[in-house]
This record gives sequence, C-alpha cells and structure tokens, in this order.
Amino acid sequence: MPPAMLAKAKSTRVDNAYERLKAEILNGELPPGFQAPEPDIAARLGMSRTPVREALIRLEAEGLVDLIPRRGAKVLAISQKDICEIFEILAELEGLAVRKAAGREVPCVLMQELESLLSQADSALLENDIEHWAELDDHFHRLIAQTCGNTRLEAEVISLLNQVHRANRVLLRLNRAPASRADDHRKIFEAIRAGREDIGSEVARSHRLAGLETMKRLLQSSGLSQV
Amino acid sequence: MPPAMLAKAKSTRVDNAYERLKAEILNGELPPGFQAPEPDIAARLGMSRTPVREALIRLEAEGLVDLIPRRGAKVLAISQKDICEIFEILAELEGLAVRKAAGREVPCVLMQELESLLSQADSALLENDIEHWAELDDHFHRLIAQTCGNTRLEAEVISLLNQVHRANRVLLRLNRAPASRADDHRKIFEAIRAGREDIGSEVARSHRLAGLETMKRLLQSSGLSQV
DNA sequence: ATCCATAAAATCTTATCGATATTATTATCA
DNA sequence: TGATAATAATATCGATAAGATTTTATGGAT
Repeated sequence: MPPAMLAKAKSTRVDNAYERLKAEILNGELPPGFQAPEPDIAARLGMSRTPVREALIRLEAEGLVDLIPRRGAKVLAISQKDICEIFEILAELEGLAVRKAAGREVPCVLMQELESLLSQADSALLENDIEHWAELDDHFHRLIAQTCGNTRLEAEVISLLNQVHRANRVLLRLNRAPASRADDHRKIFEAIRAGREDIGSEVARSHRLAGLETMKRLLQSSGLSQV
Repeated sequence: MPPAMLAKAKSTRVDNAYERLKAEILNGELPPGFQAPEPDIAARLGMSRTPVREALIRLEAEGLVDLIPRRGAKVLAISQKDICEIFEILAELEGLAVRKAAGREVPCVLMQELESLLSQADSALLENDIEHWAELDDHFHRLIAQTCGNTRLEAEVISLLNQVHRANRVLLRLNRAPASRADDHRKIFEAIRAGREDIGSEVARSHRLAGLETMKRLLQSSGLSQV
C-alpha cells in the first residue's frame, strides 16, 4: 500500500467547479439574481458542460442556486420569508448543537479555537471593524456546529448558514453594527465548557431568534425586499 | 396562456430516474448495501448514463445513496449511530413543526386528512395489522411536516424521514408492535387544533425521542448492526 | 518443483467530451 | 391577433480518455 493514501483528494473537474462556484456565490462575486446559461459557465471555468451541470445540481440541492429548465442557472436571492424560515430552523438546530456539545467532551483544539475567536471578536469590536467582526461571528457559529459530534446536524447547520451568508453580510454592512449581543457567544462558550446543556441550548436558541428580529428590522428599514 | 399550466409536470428522464430509484430504495426493492455500476442502472431504466448519473447525485445529496468514485452507486445502510443522529434532529424539527402548525391556521383539508389517518390507525391497531399501522404512522409524520407552513422545515423533515424509512419498516416488522404510544399522535393533533404550541411541540419532541429508544432497543435485541 | 513478490497486461468503470434531438421562447408574418 | 418560423438552451446520447483494480506472467528463493 502506498505510504500516503489517507486523504483521497482526487480533485476532479466536478469538485473543482463545485468549490469554485460555491466560493464565488458565498463571497458575492456571483451575486443573488445572477443568471447564466450552462455553456457560459462552463466556458468560464474552462471545462465542458457535463461537470458544471453536476456541480450545479449539487449546489441546487444545497439551496444556493436554482436550475431553471430552459433559462440557465440562477444564484438564489434571499427574501424575508426565506430568512424567517431558515432562522427558525437554525434556532432549534443550533440549540441542539450546543446542547450536544455541552453534553460531551469537545476536542481541546476546538475549544481553544472558539476561545480565540471570542477574543478576536472583542478586539475587532473595539477597533470598530464591523466587517471583520461579522466574519468572526460567522466563523464562531460554524465552529459551534462542529463541536456537537452529530455529523448530520453539523452539515445541516452549515448548509443553512451558507444560505443566509450573503444576507448576513449585506445587512450587517448596511447596519454597521453587530447583529446582537456579542456577549451571547461567550455565554454559549462557557455553557459548553461547563457542561450546562440547558443554559447553552437556550442561549443559542434565543441568540438566533434575536438575530432574526434584527434582520427583519434591517430589511424593513433598508427597503430591500431581497438580498 | 394555455388553460392548464399550474403544474409543470414536465417529466424528464432525470426526474423519471430519480423518482423510480427513490421509490425502489424506500420500498426496499433496492436494499441497503445494494451496489451497481452506472451502466447497469441505466440499462435497467432504459436510458443513457447521463440522466441516471444526475438522478444519483440528487439522491446522494438526500442521503439515500453513496456514489463511490470508481465503484458505482451504493444504497446506504443505516447504522445505530445514524439513527441516533437523525432522530435527535427530527425531535427538534418535528417539535418546531408542530409548534408552527399550532400557531397558525392549518388548511382544513390537512386537518381532516390528519384526523382520518388517526382513526384509520386505530382500526389497523385493533385488527393487529402492524404493517398497515406503520404505514399510517409514517404518513402522519409526513403530513404533520406539511402543516407547519415552513417549506424548508417541511422538506428537511421529509428528507430525514426518508433516510430512516427502511430502518423503521424493518425494525417495526421485526417487533410486530407499534414503536410508541399511538396516543401521542392524537395529542399532537389536538394540540395543533387547539393552538397549544408548547404542549404540541413537547409531545412531538418526546414522541420522537421515545421512538429513538425503542429503535435502539430493537436494534440491540435483533443483533443487527445496520438496517 | 513450488511458492511468493513484483511487474506487466488486461479489464472494468467512471469522468468528461462533443454532438444531436427536443422543446420552450421569441420573432415574424399574414 | 393568431399561426408559423426561427432561435436558443437544455436534455440526452454515444464515444473516448483516464485511472484503478484485478489478473496474469515472470523471476528468484527455498
């Protein structure tokens, strides 16, 4: 057996297209509403339509694009209704994730990383670097999902976070302020460390629901019907 | 505009392959562990590999099959760990679904259908027709998901139910008894009708968690490591 | 002479391509 | 306005290239 074959890392065209398109959607290079025929996308990525198509199907399953029968692929825009639906689900799922994390032995490196994120976020806030703070905030939520030990739960939370990623960014930038008490994050962290399942779960839940209210307010005041 | 164009129902080969394969997986014709090269599947379905492949990618995204790089498509088997993960998520999500349903005006026909299912289930139980009862039980859970008004929540619950569908069937048949108090279902129904969000939500949650315990016990006693 | 390890060859299956058939939409014309 | 033609994009196919696995050969050691 060859010495190093733990990571498959086969790097196929489909994977390549998938990763690139996903990254472009998440960072806003391909904005919501962007639409293009498959041949165009394929040409841009330098490959034939087949792998692009397969990547698009995966992205559609993850709720990032819409494949319109004879219209091409469209990057999904997020409406207020979408945000409500997603945040409601996230509130429960993140609550569960924190509960599970608090009820088990979370790998030490994860806890350290979480703590590091917390202090970095504090710094960013002091320096009024909202952009950076938002990034750290998002990262914290993703990391929490990884502490729960339930791989499906983790994947589902990450998928939902991806779907609202741009909306979060846009609205936060618009608001130029944190979406909710940054303090919640520390409370969640402490609850996990101390094994306080109920408290952690409830803080995570209400944190997300408070975030929903903020988002609704921002959407309203910005007049944007979708993001 | 043509008179009837509400339902698109375009019936493409991909959709066809998707529906057929999904049905065959759910009803057990393609049992867990079943594995076949793409050309075989395509030949069986009477079409080329392309649409089959696209259907398989969708099924993979839904957690029903595994596409192994040079090995073909494999129908996923469900382990105890999988069941734990899925039931834990379902407990939260079904709890939320019932809460939302209780908090809104559920379409009358849905409520009627739910009630019909309840009485049919009672009959089936009286006649000791476990098979039929299990079917009605499953149907009830799916219908509940449809009452919540959150389309993503509905889709996610249905997807999770699909993933444990065969496990449910197999173990219930093995047990030859309902998985938990059928009474819970009526409680949930009444809570939705009466708008008792907290009660309904909690019953749904504990109902699912009780189901998990039953499943664990059945798995243990049957000696099956996966289903 | 037999058996194991290694290398070469054959085979099998996917990954990807380019081309064609199909069909929704748009444009054109009476 | 309604029918028809043109267009454009997908849906699907069949073929090929690439890659892994298995089989078969081969050579040396006991």
